[in-house]
Order: sequence, then C-alpha cells, then structure tokens
Amino acid sequence: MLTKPRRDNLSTQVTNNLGRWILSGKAQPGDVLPQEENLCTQLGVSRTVVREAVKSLAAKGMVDSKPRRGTIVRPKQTWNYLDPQVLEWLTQEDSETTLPLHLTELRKALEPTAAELAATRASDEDLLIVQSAYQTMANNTEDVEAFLAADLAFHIAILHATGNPLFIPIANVVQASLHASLRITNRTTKDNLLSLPLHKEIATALQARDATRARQAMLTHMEDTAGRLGNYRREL
Amino acid sequence: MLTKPRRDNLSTQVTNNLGRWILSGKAQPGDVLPQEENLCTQLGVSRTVVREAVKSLAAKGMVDSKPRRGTIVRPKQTWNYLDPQVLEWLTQEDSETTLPLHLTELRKALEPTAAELAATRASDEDLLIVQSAYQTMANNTEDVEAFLAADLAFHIAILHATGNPLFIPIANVVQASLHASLRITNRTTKDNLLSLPLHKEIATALQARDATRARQAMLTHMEDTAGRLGNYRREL
DNA sequence: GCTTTTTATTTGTATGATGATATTATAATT
DNA sequence: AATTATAATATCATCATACAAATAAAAAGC
Repeated sequence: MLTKPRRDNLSTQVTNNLGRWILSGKAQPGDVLPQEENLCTQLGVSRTVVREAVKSLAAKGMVDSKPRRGTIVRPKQTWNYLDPQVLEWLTQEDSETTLPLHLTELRKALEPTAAELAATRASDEDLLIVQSAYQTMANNTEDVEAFLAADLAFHIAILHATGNPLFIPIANVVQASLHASLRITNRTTKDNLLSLPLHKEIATALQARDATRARQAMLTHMEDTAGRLGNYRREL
Repeated sequence: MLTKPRRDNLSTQVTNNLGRWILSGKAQPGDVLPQEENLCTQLGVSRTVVREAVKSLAAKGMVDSKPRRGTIVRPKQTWNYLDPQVLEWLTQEDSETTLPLHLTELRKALEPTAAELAATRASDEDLLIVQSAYQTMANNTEDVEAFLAADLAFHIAILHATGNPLFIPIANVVQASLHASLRITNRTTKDNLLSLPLHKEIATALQARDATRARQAMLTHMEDTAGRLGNYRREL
C-alpha cells in the first residue's frame, strides 16, 4: 500500500518557502517582504497564490500587510510558536541546538499536570486509548518509527483526557520533540526498552486514578527525556 | 487622542464570521462548508475574499479544502486553541461556562515553571520590565482597565524572561484569562488591591533570583486566581 | 464482483482592472 | 520657521472572469 505522492498545492508550497525564509532569519522582524508582484516573478506564481500564502502566514501571527507600507515581518512575540508548521520550520533551522531543550522544557511544565488532571477526569474510553497506545509501544520496541508513533498517541491520549481543550495543541510540541529525538539523538531500540516501563507506570497510575502518582510518573518520564538529551549534548 | 476606527479588511471580517460560525458549533467537525461560490453570494463578497479567509482558517488548523469534496471542518484536535483569534471566538461562545476554568488550569500548569526559569535566566533588562510593570499596576489600582493591562505586561515579561520562545504564545492565554476576569467576574478595585502583593512577591523572588520562591509565589497567585473564579461560580 | 475509464463538480491558478489606504511630498496657513 | 492641510503615489485589497487540475462518483469493461 503506497501513500500517494499528491504534492502540495502552490500556495502551500509558497507558504512553506516564506515561512522557512522568515524562520531562517533571512527576513528579520520589522523587515518588509518583497512586494507581491516581485514575489510573483521571483517564485514564478500568480498573485493569487502569493496573496493566499501571505494570508496563511498572517494567520500564524508572522506577518502583517498594509497598503503602501507593504508586508512586514511581525515581532517574534506574536508568532504562533506552537503551530505545527512553525515548529517544523523551526526544526529545520534549529534542530541541532536549543530547540530540543526548549521542547522538553515546555513538556516538563505541562505534561505532569496533564497527567494529574487526566487521572481524575479521564473517561473509561480515554483510559482504553492510553492502554492501547501503551500496548502498541510494547509490541514495537524493535521498530523505532512505529514505537515513536505509539508514544505520540500515548501522550496525545493523556492530553485529551484532561478534558481541557487548551491542552490539545501541546500535542504539536510532543510531536516535534519525538521527531527531534528520532533525528538528533540517534534513537535506538535500547532507548525504547528504557522508556517503556516509565510509560507503564504512567498508565498504571491513570488506571488507578491516582493523580499524585500520575503526576510523579510523568515528571520522572520528562526528567529521563531531558537527561538523555543532556547526555547526547555532552557527547558532542 | 482617538484610535482610528479603521475597520478590518473584508477577508479578515469573513475569517471572523466563519471562525465564529465554526466555534459556535453550527458547523461541526466533518461538516462541509458551503462551496466558495455560495459563500460569495451569501456574504456578498468576491471569491478572492472567501478563499483568503478560508486559507486563514486552514492555517489555524480548523478547515481543509480539496477539489470536488469541498472545505470540511477538521477535527477539534487539530485546532490551534492557543491562537489569539481562536481564543477570542471561543470567549464569545463559552465565556460564561468552562473557558475561564480551562484558561486558569493551563496557566497554573505553566506559569510557575516560567517563573522558576525566569529567576535563573532573566536578563537585567527583563527584570527591569517586570519591575516596571509592577509599578504600573501599583499606580493604577483604581483603574481596572489600566491595572489589567499592566498585569498582562507583567506576566508576558516573565514568559519572555524564560528565554524559551515556546512559552511566548501562552501570553494569549493570559490575555484571554484577564479579559474573562474583566468581563465575567465583575472585577473591582478591591480585587486589584488583593492581587497586588502576590505580584510583589513574584517580582521580589525574581529580583533575588530565587527560583524556588518564584515558582511558589507564582503558584500562590494562580491558586488565588482559580479560587476567586470558584467563588464567582458558586455565587451563580 | 472487481477494476478501469469516463464524467462532473469543486477547488486551484492565472490575469487584468479598479478601489482603498497609508505614506510621502507638496502647498497653504499661521 | 513651524505647523497644518492638501495632493500625489505606491502598495495592498477587492472584483470579475477564464481556464486548469484534482477528486469523488458514476459508468463501462472485464
């Protein structure tokens, strides 16, 4: 079974180009982007496409357009860093350095609380999904890709089980973090075996609806992740 | 000095319309939006405008367009709940009920850690901004609007001082939370006087670069906020 | 029944024209 | 000379139209 190539449409491609361009720092906050017509000729697309791409970036808080003045890059404070595409662009620029640390830092702040909330609020169905994700992890310790996919599903299920929709976008952070773990730290089968019991403890605490224990278990997991990242960095 | 009315451009207006429409639940995940041409006639705008608005919503993870199938509302898991506009739309739907609780919950998870990180990493300039925001609060206890604006600046300064850009978008949550506090709980001058010392303690801890104390001070503040919200809800 | 081909529908892209608006430059006024 | 009012202009904003491409559904072929 093949996944269709189905390349992105033009405005998506241009959005990616411009997004990466900005994230790379080649266009700094305050800078004016080339005007529409120039972008058209430079990229070889119509104004329609350029405008739709710029609108997408504007929706992510990255640019702002006005007649006569042009389209400027907004200050970084307004960028939606938790947007999946922004994280992706950021990964391609920053993956070797501080991004993994920052991702882990945010997870450490949030996921223990998420686990705590989930322990008291999760529906039986939520717990089933957590359990099932854990099983998939356990069954795929040999396959790094499949393991990490299940790992992501595990954490997403917990975020979802908080019953607080505002926790949902943190899934993007988890995904970026796991992605970094795959790309940066040469993740091995052994890593999977080490992190498995940490997840089991989380799942068990949730099943027992023990909020304190769930928080602690998640915190342990996060500290392990941070620690492994630190080891990797020390090896450089 | 007047701020110009300067009404939003059409595509922004249409984005707001559609965004609110979806957040209100009148279009559920999986539903197909009216096709472009129909939206044009219904809203009395050109296809250009409709398409740019849809692209903005797509950038926030809320819809997805495909030829022949149309534009569908994506599952809520992909919505960027931390986007300022999404939060605004959400406020207009949900402000009376659970949203303020959810906002506070997220803040409680994040801001104590932010304060902890800020205590060790803040630049002298960062601390100056925190201090200055506190002063503005202290000078404006009588003016609820001005006080809350300074309150927001205070918390944003701390998020910024973490040195971790991923914490920045949480500013949107703080803003929505304070906005709710203004609209929902009939915030008074007395509330300002009560929350002032809590902020002072945070600022002092940061100044002393005492991470543990900063975390604790912020946690106390968050619990106070949550408590006040609880009191309000009990009065209903 | 299954696969392949055709068809119809909807979004995707291109282009040209016109409108609105913010900046800059100029002129008028004090 | 400084300030304010006016006009010019560059840029994005909007509209209208045409055609292309992609996809889901229907039809045809095996």
